[in-house]
Amino acid sequence: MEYRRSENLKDPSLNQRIITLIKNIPEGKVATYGQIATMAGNPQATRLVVWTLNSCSQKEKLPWHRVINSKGRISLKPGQGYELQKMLLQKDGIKFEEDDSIDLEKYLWSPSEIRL
DNA sequence: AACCTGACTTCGG
DNA sequence: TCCGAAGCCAGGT
Repeated sequence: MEYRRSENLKDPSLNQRIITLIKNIPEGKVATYGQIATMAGNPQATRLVVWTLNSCSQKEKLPWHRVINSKGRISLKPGQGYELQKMLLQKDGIKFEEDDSIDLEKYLWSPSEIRL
């Protein structure tokens, strides 16, 4: 499936779009880095998503915990924020499998009505 | 101005 | 199937 953006928009920087998208992740849903990058218009900017989360999650007040990797697992290491993220996700109503992974089929965000 | 980095993803051996 | 290596982007140094 393709995520296209309307052409008469201004051209905010890619990371600005990334920020906007992350802000739009609804409670109870998660998105993968690659998905965010794709929606922002550049499927190959996953590293940028990482950078964006690191640099803007706090000041932009992003729901950063809703962003996970493609395997449906938290990318942070224990003691580095892993536990916090897991807690926040559970607070959102997301359940973890026995191996601590998240069922993407069930929780992956489907941005059907998002317009940038 | 060149080089490094980051919570990833994908491809090849 | 599993692990290593390369690739991608923009801001920071």
